[in-house]
Amino acid sequence: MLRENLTVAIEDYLKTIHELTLTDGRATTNRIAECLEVTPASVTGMIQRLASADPPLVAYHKHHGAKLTPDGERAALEVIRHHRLLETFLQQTLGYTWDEVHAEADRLEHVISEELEERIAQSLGNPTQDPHGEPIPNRELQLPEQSWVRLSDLAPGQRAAVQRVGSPTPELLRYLSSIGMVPTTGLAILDRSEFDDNLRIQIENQPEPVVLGLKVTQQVYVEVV
Amino acid sequence: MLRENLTVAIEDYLKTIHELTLTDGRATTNRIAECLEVTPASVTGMIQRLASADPPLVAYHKHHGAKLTPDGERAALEVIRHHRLLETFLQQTLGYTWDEVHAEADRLEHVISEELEERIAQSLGNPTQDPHGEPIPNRELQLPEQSWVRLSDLAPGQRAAVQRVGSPTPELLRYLSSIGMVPTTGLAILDRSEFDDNLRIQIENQPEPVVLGLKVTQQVYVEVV
DNA sequence: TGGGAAATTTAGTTTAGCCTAAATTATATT
DNA sequence: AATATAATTTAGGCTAAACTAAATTTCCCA
Repeated sequence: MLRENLTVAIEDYLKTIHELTLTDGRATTNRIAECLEVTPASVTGMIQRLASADPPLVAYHKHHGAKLTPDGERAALEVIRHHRLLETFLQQTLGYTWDEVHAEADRLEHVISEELEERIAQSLGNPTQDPHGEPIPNRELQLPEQSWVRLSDLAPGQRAAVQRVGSPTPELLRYLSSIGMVPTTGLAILDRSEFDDNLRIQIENQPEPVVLGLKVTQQVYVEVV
Repeated sequence: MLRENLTVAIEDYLKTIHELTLTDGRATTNRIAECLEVTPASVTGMIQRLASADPPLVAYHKHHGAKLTPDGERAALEVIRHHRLLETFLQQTLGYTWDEVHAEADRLEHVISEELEERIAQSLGNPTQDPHGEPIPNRELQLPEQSWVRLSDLAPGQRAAVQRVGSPTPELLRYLSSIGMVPTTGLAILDRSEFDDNLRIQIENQPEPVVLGLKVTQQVYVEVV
């Protein structure tokens, strides 16, 4: 879509900052370092480079984390579009399962051309969701309307249907598969406990709701009914 | 197939050394530098690293170029398998044409997993030739029998059918398309001139053979009839 | 066989991106 | 408000992989 020059490392930083801004509200040095598995000192160095690049890709004030500039945002969305199209393609066309696509897409996303991006999108009929239920930015890098809501944004007691679970935690995955439920196809009723952040799941055709002993993380998305 | 650790740069060097050894008989510093578009000095530096790696990937004697060790050969063939499978996949599955696949494959070849390699191979029915007619090493990295012959290996006057042209020169490509012939589908009779190395092509349904004003290079392959 | 051109290597720099250790700034607790 | 702890930045260094310029080796030919 736009001009390049960006290294793999830089694209990873931009993607991470974008992601953290969405989920945590801000992208701090330490969180970025965690996500990328580098030291905080390395993050500081890179953020400074990105902020003094031409054009700047992040806005930066010492000790207060990073925000993407419009240019940085565009670059991030480009990588995210690559990633999610690739995940979808690997699943639909090459028979990957749901949980195998991520690592592969994480490497491919940096090297595919706009030409390949477009051919993949076409061959899939320009999908708007990837296999995890995450939205795929369109050709103009706009995110589609999203019916998903962050679990942590639900009011306690509010109910929601889990038709798909975006980026589920390993614990949730393990549990769902232990009851024979594949997250992309299963259906359950959730509510957020009023007393704590544990997940409470009502399985269809089962009498009792199940309380999962795991924290509600901001990475879990559900569809409100 | 085997262990990794190899950088993109190293894989490119190994691939180039393999290629040059096949076509030129040897891989000299300057030829490698040309192919990779780096300076000869950089090549010397890298060859020395590859030779003193553990295990060594090339055998190196100062001022006498590089030869791949069995380890280096294996690594090169792995990359070549990736490259040629990807070219085939891009053409068959995503509708790329013949001449668009190379650059894309050149970047993807370094990042696909063995898993993806295998899925692509399976989905294509384990092909043994890529869209250029080049052989694809099998899972065990053995090259299949090859019916292609280097044009420069033909005896003067010997005739051959061009069903495909492997790695054609830009001049040949331009000519072939100017007469409406797509190399993968067209058919012509070639013979090597007795007086020089120019290409002589007899087109079906045309009375006179055409003599192309271009050198026979070692990159042009034809199928002997 | 000696000498010049071409090929190759050495030496010394550069840039990207990471690291550790130490210093600094922000936040939280009492 | 004082200070302990957590978060962040600075300083200095390392490796991979490129570069330029200079030195060296090989090769070929008169």
